[in-house]
Amino acid sequence: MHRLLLRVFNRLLEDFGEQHWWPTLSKNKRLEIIIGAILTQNTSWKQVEKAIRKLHERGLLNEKKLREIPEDELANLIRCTGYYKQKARKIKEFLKFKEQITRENLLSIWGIGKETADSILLYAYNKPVFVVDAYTKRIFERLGFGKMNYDELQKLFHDNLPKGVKLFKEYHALLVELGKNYCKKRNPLCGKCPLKDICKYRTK
DNA sequence: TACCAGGTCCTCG
DNA sequence: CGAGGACATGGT
Repeated sequence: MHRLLLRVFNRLLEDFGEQHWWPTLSKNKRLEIIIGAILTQNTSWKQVEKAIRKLHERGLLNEKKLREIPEDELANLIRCTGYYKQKARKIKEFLKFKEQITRENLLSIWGIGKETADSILLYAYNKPVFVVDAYTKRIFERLGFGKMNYDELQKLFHDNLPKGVKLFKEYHALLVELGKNYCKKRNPLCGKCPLKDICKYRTK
């Protein structure tokens, strides 16, 4: 079992190479990652990039500026990411937060769920927490692990991998790459998939 | 046209 | 707890 997780990782790394995540453009990487983590909720990264670029151009990747801008103006700037009113509120809620950054505290913020909290911990604060997302769930279900919820899947990784920030970042990024381009929801490219000899799932 | 995208909250049983 | 709906724009 432990071996399988590493085998999947090594195979993906061989095929895709290092992913250099999380992509950012500003100096304030930490804030930018947090904003990105909120904006990408159920939304393609491409749209998030557009919105982040817009914020960056206006000097808004800055806590003070973000606090000053009215919520509805912020909402308009991030419209292309969908759920834009909710997301504007989520960003504002995060900015109000003054406690120590722990998983429990992050989860107490309105709009920050498990995946967003873990993304923030791993990518913005370099804490060794495995991020589970829709791709992870789909890929491992097809690999033959059955339907697993967030906590079960995260535990699987925590229990069976060496605990390391670098490994967790890279693994998650590689799963995203696989999920986007091969292990797609609709038309998975099983014939060309790097995991085809490991995976049970097949499409006609 | 319908479905999908690096989720989360709320309500109901 | 888990299921189901709401949130919403843009790409294919």
